[in-house]
Amino acid sequence: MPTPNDSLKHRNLPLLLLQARESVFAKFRPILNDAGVTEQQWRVIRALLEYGPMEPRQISNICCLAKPSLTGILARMDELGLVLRERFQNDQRRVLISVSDKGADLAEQLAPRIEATYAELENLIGHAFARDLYQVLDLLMEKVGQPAANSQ
Amino acid sequence: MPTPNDSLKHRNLPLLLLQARESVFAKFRPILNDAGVTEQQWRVIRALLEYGPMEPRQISNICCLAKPSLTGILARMDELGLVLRERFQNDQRRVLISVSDKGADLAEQLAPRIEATYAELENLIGHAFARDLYQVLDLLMEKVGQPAANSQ
DNA sequence: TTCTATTCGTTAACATGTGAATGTGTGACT
DNA sequence: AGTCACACATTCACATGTTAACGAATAGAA
Repeated sequence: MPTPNDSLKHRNLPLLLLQARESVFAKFRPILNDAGVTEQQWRVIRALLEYGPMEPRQISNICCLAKPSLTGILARMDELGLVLRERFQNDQRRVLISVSDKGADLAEQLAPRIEATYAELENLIGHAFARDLYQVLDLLMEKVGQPAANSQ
Repeated sequence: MPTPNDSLKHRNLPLLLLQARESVFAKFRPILNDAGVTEQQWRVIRALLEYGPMEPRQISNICCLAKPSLTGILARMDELGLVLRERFQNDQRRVLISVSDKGADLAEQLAPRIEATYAELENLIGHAFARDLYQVLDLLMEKVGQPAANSQ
């Protein structure tokens, strides 16, 4: 074992956030697995349902999905019939992504279990703490700023 | 566009945690890129420096790395000379992973920029809020519990 | 109009994530 | 000793993450 190294004095904050996310997401993963959708596909569906049709670059920013990843994800979701992709008439570079009926149906089917899991979580951590949690995370992102807005 | 679906009433908490992590990690990514280490490799090095030599399964739990991923990550880190892998004498199934001198040196080289980034972050969000943030995340994980401890 | 810089999405090459299945080593029971 | 169940890490097949490079489409300046 090499010489002890104490030059890193701060706790690993990105790891802490990752662990926190994992401890929460573990509650939801079985639901998505049962439905046969991946974590990323579900993120895209939820975002599109919340914000309406968007272009890949917007989805990329919101869902924390790098653009090259998104290319494949959207292609597969298109094949599965979960989303629709259509080129802009006036700008052939751009693409508009929207949820299909099938995608919306899927969300509606999963909603009860998802909502039940949120209820379970709020029961575990308490209503007040849940409110604080959201507030702390929002404030953190507001103060630290956007991740350069360039997910490739 | 399909019929509006309002059956999902809660904000996407896993996504919120992911976004928060990304907004923080964006500050560190350039440092790791310059050093030529991946995010996951760095996570492993930091964990080993903090906790000492460990078995893959422990690293998997701490670093939120699935065991199959870890197999490849550790193999590459071994080839790069960042870690050492040795089989237990009394149990040929088990492997003990430790940081090499080269790995420790790397950490020591990166430490100044890493620590400077933490200072920058604390300056952005304030000392009190930083303390609250860690506390909220710790409490969240304590109340929600471990992610089933089975990362495959 | 023509050249140029920029904006998109995509492709390429490699590393990692994920769930299921494999294989080998260990310990418990017979 | 022999069988059985279990614990580990690994392998497999496929989806995604990551950075750089690419190519087509558009906007702006010469």
